Amino acid sequence: MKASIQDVARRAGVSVSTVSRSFTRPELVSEKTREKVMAIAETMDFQISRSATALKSGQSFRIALLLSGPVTTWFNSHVFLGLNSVLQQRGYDISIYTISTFEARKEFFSTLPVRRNADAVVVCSFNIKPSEVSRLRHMNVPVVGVNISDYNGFDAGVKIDDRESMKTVVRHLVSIGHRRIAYIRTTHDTPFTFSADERLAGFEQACKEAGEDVQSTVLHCPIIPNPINSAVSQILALDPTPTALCFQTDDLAVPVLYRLRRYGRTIPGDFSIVGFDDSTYTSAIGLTTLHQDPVEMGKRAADKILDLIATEHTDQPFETFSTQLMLRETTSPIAIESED
Amino acid sequence: MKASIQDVARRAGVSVSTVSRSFTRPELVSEKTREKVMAIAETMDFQISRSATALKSGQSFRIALLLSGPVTTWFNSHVFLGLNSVLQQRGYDISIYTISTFEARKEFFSTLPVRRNADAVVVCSFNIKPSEVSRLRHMNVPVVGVNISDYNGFDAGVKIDDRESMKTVVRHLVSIGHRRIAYIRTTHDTPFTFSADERLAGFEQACKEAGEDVQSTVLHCPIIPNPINSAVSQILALDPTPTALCFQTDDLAVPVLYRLRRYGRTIPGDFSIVGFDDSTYTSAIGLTTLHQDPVEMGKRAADKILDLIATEHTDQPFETFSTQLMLRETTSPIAIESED
DNA sequence: CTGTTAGCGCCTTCAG
DNA sequence: CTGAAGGCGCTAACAG
Repeated sequence: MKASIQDVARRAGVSVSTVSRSFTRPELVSEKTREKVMAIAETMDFQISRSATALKSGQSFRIALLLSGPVTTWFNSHVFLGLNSVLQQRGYDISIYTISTFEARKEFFSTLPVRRNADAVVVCSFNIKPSEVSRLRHMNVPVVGVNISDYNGFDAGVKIDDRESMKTVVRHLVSIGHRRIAYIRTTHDTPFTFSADERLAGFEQACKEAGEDVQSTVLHCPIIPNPINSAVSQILALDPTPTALCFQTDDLAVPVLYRLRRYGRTIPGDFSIVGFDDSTYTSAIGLTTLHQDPVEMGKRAADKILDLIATEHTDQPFETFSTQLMLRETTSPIAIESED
Repeated sequence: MKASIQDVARRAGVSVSTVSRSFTRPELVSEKTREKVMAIAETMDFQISRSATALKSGQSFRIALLLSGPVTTWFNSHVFLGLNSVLQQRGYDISIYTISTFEARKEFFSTLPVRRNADAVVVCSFNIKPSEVSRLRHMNVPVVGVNISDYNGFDAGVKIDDRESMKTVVRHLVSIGHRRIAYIRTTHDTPFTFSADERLAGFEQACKEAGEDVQSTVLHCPIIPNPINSAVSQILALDPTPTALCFQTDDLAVPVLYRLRRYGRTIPGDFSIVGFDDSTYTSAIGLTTLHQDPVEMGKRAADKILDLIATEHTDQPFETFSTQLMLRETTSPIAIESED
């Protein structure tokens, strides 16, 4: 049914090597021969089989992407897009492994289902234990992290400085007069900690550094059943009322902002609000937020992976991406209260 | 370095077939032998190579997913999630091909880069020409559509009834008294038409069927540079002002809703607003919208693909999923004007 | 229930 | 520049 490389060779009156080279090392074949081969391959609907190439080369041409949640989140899908945009062209597919429960975690790292079937492993946005890192290393392929707190044992990694970024947010709010600031985070029943947890640490540190007159509060909002409800009700119940709200992510900030306005609060009048991510449509909405670029991070991670696969080395294996506070319409200055 | 099936066989004192069978057809191996083999495989870090399995079986264990835009959109990422959740367990990876320009379209269908390297092709949410369908058929693998208008030439497909769904939206608005209704859609410089275009057709048809006193308008908002701006300015400029706004997608509705409120309009007081998709957080925001479930569609599409690969047949190859209008806070009845 | 063996389709020396 | 040939790791007869 499908033409093999043999068939093409026969039909073109050349050897299989020549057909093979015409596809993979065209510079080694005379132009005339190559053109003839390619033309015949075209009519016979022939293409090099990636499975055969993979087998022959000993590579799997798959990259394992480990996620702790659905690929549909803003961050995950954009990292995936970045990785894929680079890797796909080079013949790699991405196999996604979602590890969202304690059992799945244990199962994954004990059985290591990707063993021998991935040319690299990417751990995206959650922290794993040293023992788990060494299990991954056991696979003898590059282990690369995206937004991982601790790169110990990793061959490469890309990240933003979550802690410092959140400190930037707080410093800005303080600089425009805010003194009562709340941090709103989600909590879930997850087996992992996340680099986003660093944001909270940054928040607390920055508030402390800002001096004694800055009052900070942290609100914990369980994902189940509904973090938005939890956030809105806790915010409204706070006494004294904060003047500024820092959110762990835009995904949380946007709906809460909505709901607060529905409850008659003005933004930025009653509350200044700052998100985190600069995700889709936050600019349209006018949300002040901390910008990061997960697509670019994915691309750079992919570059490093390709380097590591090719040469077991990559310049600058660990890279920290800059972020920027996008000042928009949900924040405004407050008159600094005069001291008595 | 890496242990092969031979090494395991040798170490276990059995033949390679026995090792192979222990992994792929355990029921054909005595429990005792199998346990021994698996234990040794474990210590040697052995796993069946998917590339070798693929080569041997003649399958590629890859499914090509054709998209017309980034995988990060709500619809695309959720379909991908659904497909992947079923296919991954069965050993398939998904290769994403994004075709977003006229040149890319021509290039893709003329060179068919996936030829012989995919066991099925999924066309997700854009329409291709009959000649392009037949090019895909040329690959001799199942061709499956997700939200495709015309299934001619496809082996299977899943979809919602976009036209009828939008008619439901309009009928509801009319039934609660609205008589001046605008439809807001995006336009882009894309080589394709989309099943979402059916929504517009449904809108126009339903308005017509609703009678002469229903006035409808269609606003076209170019994606570049900014569809939200375009939508907001056009809506505010309409005279007479519509009382209800139907949006092609939630992604468009949500920011526009935001901005309209910022411009002092009340929702649903001045405008009733209906979205389309029921995407993430629209329930938190209280957006009335048309619910669809792309994850489920992806899963069902994957089931059909597996059937088709296994038996060249699937029961009920074409499936239309039901949708539901989610009545929330952005719509309200209007007093029906008495006729003079 | 287990072993032997012939390829699956390609790539890569090595010769010419 | 081109051809011949071994073998990548596994699976599926077939034989026992």
